[in-house]
Parts: sequence; structure tokens; C-alpha cells
Amino acid sequence: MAEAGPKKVTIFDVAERAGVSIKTVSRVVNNESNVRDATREKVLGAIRELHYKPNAAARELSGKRSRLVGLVYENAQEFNYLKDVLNGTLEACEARDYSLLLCPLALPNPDVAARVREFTTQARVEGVVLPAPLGDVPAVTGLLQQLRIPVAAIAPKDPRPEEINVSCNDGEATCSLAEVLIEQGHRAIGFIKGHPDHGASAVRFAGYQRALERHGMAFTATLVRQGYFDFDSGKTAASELLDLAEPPSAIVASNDDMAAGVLFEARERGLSVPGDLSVVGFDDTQIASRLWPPLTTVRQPIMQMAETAARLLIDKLNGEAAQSPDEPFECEVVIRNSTAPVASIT
Amino acid sequence: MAEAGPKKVTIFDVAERAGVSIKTVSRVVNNESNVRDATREKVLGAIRELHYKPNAAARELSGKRSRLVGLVYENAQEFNYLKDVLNGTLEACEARDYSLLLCPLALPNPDVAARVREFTTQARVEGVVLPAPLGDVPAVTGLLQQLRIPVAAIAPKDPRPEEINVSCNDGEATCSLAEVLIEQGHRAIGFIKGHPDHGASAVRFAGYQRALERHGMAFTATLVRQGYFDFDSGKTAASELLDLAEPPSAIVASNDDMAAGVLFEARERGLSVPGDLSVVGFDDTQIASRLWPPLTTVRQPIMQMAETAARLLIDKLNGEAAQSPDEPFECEVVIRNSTAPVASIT
DNA sequence: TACCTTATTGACAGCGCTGTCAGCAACTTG
DNA sequence: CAAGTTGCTGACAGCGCTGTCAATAAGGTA
Repeated sequence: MAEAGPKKVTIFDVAERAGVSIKTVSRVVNNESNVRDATREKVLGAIRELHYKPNAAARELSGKRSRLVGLVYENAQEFNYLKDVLNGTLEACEARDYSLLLCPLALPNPDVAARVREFTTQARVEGVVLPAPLGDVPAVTGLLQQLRIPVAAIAPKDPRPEEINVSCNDGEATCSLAEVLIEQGHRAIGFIKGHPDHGASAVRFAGYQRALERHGMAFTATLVRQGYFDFDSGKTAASELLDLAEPPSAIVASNDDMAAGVLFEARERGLSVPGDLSVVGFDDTQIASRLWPPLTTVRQPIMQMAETAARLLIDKLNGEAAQSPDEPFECEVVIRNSTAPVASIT
Repeated sequence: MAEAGPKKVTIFDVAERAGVSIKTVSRVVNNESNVRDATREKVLGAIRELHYKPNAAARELSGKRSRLVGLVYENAQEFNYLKDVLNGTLEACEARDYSLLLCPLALPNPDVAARVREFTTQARVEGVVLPAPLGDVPAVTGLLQQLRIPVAAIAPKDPRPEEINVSCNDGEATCSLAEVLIEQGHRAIGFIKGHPDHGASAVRFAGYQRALERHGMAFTATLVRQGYFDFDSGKTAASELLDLAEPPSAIVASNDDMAAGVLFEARERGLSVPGDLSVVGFDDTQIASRLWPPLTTVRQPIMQMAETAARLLIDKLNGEAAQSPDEPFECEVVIRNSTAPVASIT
């Protein structure tokens, strides 16, 4: 019914225009060597003039490369984290002419492996980006390894040397965060751990312990509670901590959502923050600056980490020697108003 | 270096196994008519036994159908909204064996059209889902129309009858929200409008006015402020409203992020919510239940809307008669603790 | 200059599928 | 029973690209 759109430009048109064979055009498009500079220029000129775009389907069918990267993620998790992961990954993909396919997972789920298998087969992705905590889920990593699909893990607990791994120094950052509190005179500092499946949880906890150690403070097990990176677990943990005979004057939550829970619990009890209780979070997600008081927290360069992970992954797919970064990315402590010197006993 | 994975199953293998021609297999796979039931069963059996999956690239190359849908969205916007859009769209795509490609946009940007053109061409999507406010950006909709790419718009201001449109009764919901306040005795109710580019903004504002009207209350222009759906604009608007000689006893913000700004401003002024000021938001995003006090707001079925939009779009792409829903989706008022009867003057 | 290497280029066969069209069987109809 | 119809099936030609391998040009060597 409708007339055709603009005539499709194929490799033949370019070849004709440039006066070469289609194979030579193909070589130029794929940046292969052994093309004389003059020839390359001619071809590039023709490509520009004709606005030629290689047909991805034909390319894939012929060359076995889909130029597709998958992002497998846990859907339930804090979405602001995912937002950064997504943007970083997309950025890398776009820059290298790859497309990104999404595979949300509902964990815990025994069928995760089947889902990932389906995804990779069906979507024929060449490689997969695995934001935390998926880099540590054996059902996923094992399957991908077996399928020989290269992986880039963001902040995995146990980096696998044969894969791309990108992480940040969040242990150090948590340590600094705790030190902020220590320097403000807090001596009883509660800690709410993150989800045990996340590599970051143990690392952050270790950072907290290191801070105590450095300042010669005793570690008190009762001041530590298990959380799961979500609001409710933060609230519950705070409730337990505040019920202690000697409650902490400050609480370090392993992420902002749990810190929001702490704030909420404090409010319910009529406690003033930071007057009666100092609270710090982690991640500097959007909510950190929306809460009252705004949270002291740590900003992770998640987007850069994701961009790097995806970039290295694609480089690896292209046969370039891709090395995980030697240095972890730097986190940044963001001081806001949820922390104050400990109230002196008058 | 590595040995090959499991041997690829092609349409030929299936044809051989079923004792038919590849064309018949193709017919079965594509659910075409004119295949005898017995034959269809034979083929389906062979497909199951061989775990045959059609090769998407070959399919596209041959049949001109990419089975790809694009989601073009404004990247800056409230990500919790996008989360639902994404999940709904993905759900519809998966159910119909389509894949989803993302195209984040940075608005306002003069090059939006170029970016979208690049995206659709390069990614060869068959159709595009346009969450608000993109359904109302002429640079985008016009281009897609010109490219003859079918569109499904979520909550557009001006639905175009030739396209798929999905919306909800957020005008009515805003009206109900305002009525909650009116029934609590509030007589001076401030309103913070949403971003003028969003269709929902005018609709919600109209709902607010309708509520006043229904209850015989005068509309006061000074009680209305322009916001932009973000925290800062909500905070600024609240500041202006609270500076009025006769400040409102309640404020309706057109979304939760702005309501968070109102809460923040109230806190800065030492005002108690809901004691001194009632506040309501809209969207029931994650933050609504994390704030103190938790926000009275409206939950939109965004995920269902997105799922419906994507589903209808794909149906349309497949030549099925796809009609936009006759009825808008229903919103649900969520009463929390940010609203209370107006403090009587003692 | 004759001969050997290496760099550059092109011809051509698929990749796995769908569209087209032709062929044949099974029914209808006059 | 002949001549349509219709239903079902298969043969085959691409879709636009890359891999293979052969052909040719260019450069080096004795």
C-alpha cells in the first residue's frame, strides 16, 4: 500500500561507486589490514556519500558475529544502581557499534540457568555483563563459562582471572566513612551488613572493622546486624540496634536504602538525626539527597565501572588483548547532614 | 582453539527429521495456514526433539523482519518510572519472542531526531515504544511517522489516533487526591504543576481544579506553581507557596519527587508534616514510602500500561488489528501519613 | 633481468531463512 | 467425467554480507 522508503544502500552500491569489489568494501568496513590507503579513502568516500550502513542481519548470518552484548541483572535490586550500570554499558556499546540486550532475573530462582541459557541462545549475545551480585552466582557464571560466552563482572566477590572484572575500593571507602564517625567522637558505631550474596557486603564490613582497628577501638559483635540491602532490613536492624542496652550513637548502613530504613526507624522513635544518632549510607543514590537529613554516604563511580567493563568485554570479543584494570576505581565520601559529633553527656 | 559447541540445528535438520521440505517447517514455525494438522504435528515434534531455534539473523535477512522493538526514552527522568516501563515492555517482548533495544535520549537536544534516525536505522527496529513525554515531542513522533515506524505512546498529551496509545485516568486520580484533602478540611490547597512538556501535567492540574469546583471552592491562581517533575523544582515551589501571606495548609505535588522537595522544604522551615502541612505526591515511586512521613500518593499501573502498549504494538507489527484500549487504566489512591485533617485554629 | 615474496584485490560460495511460484492431490460443480 | 477450485507441499532464488582462495600487482633479491 505504501510506497517504499529510501532505496536501501548495499555493499554493492558502495563497491560500484568506489570502483572496487564488494570484498574490498567489506575489508574497509571491518577495518582489516591489507588495503592500500588510496583504496581505503575511495571506499570511505563512497560510504559517506551513500550513507551506507552495513546490514547487521547479513553480517551476522555470514560472519557469525551478532554485535550484541547482554546485560543480565537482578531485577529486584535497587534500580538507581541499575540505572548507572545501564547507562555505562550502553555508552560502551554505542561507541563500538554494539547493541545491548536485557535479561532481568528474579532471584533466587532455581530456573535462573534455564533462563540465561534461553537468553544467550535465543538472543545470540556474544558476551555478557554481570553486575553484582550476579558475578558470584555459580548457576550463572558456570553456565556462561560452559557456553564459552565471555563475561565482564562488575564488583564480583571472587574475581575470576580469566574474565573481565571491574571493581572499586569500597572497602577503603567504608573505612573512611567509619573514620568520619570516629573522628566525630562516636565510640559505639553500629554496622548493618549488606546482602550476604553480594561481594561488596563482606568488603564493606571489613572496611568498617579496619577503621575500628586503626583507631584502637574494640570490635563489638552485638553492634553488627545482618541486612539485605533493602529498606525493611535496614529498619529492622536499626530497631534491634536501638533496643540494645547500650545503643550505638552512630550507624553505618551498607547502602542508602538500608540507611533510609534506619532514618525511618529513628523518626518513629522520635530520635533526632544527627542529634541523637548519626547515620551514614553507601552508594549516593538519588534518595540519599532527598531524605531528611540528607545522607552522608559514598559515591561509587558505577557508570564508569560499567562502561569500562563493557568496553573491555567488547574489546575482548574483538580479539584485542583486554585486561581487567589493575587499580580499582576510586569511591568518594560525600559528607551531608546525617552525621554530627557525638552528643556529649551533660 | 576451542572445539565447537553443540552442533547448530538448522531448518534442514528439522525438515529431514520430519520428512518434509524446509518450506513446510518454515510454515509451521511461522504459524502459517495451509499446513495439514498431521504435518504440523510431525514438524512440531521434530522441532521439540531437536531443540530447534530459528536463526534470527537469517530470518531477518530473508524476511525483512528484525523482531526488534525499540524503547526510546528520556534518560534524565525519574528512573523508577522507567523501571516499570522497562519491565512491562520487556514482558510483552519476551512473550512474543521479540527483543528490546534501548535508546536513551538527553532532552532537550536539537539532535534528537538525528539520534532517533540513527537508532532506528542502525538497530532496524520494527516499532517503537514512546513513554511520556516522548509521545508529544514532534521531532521524535514526526520522524518516526515519516520513517513509517509504528509507535505506541504511553500517556501522550495528544494521542494520535493512527498509533497505539495507552493512558490512565490520572486526572480523575488527582481529583480524588485533592478531595481527600478537601474532606480533611483543607481550604487553601497549593498545587505544583508538572513539566509542561508532559501531557500528564495539564491533565493532573485539571483534576485538581475539578475537585475544587465540585466542592464549591474558589480557584486561587497564586496557590499554583510551575514545577518540572524534579526534586528541586518541588522544593522551590513549596518555598514560594509557604512564603505567601496566606500559605496553603496542604500541597498537591504532581509527582513524588516534587513532593519530596516539598517535604524537604517543610523540614528546613521546621514545619511538621502533616501537623502544619499536608503533602501529597503522585506515582507511588519507591521514595514515597521511604520518606518521613510516608507520602499519600497515587499508584499508576505503569507496568501494565507499558506491557499493553508493547503488546499492542507487536500485534500491529504482525498485522493483527490492534486497537488502543477504550478505557484508560485505573489509578489507585494510596493513603499514607503525609495527610491529616487541617489543624483547627485554636 | 628473471625469479621469489609479499601486499592487495576480486570471484564466488555459502550463512539459514522466507517469498514466489509451480505442482499435485482432493474436492466441487456442471 | 471433464473442468475448475481449493488445499497442501516443495523447488529454488535470493536477502547482504564475510570467508576462502585464487589472481594479480608491487617490491625485493640475486
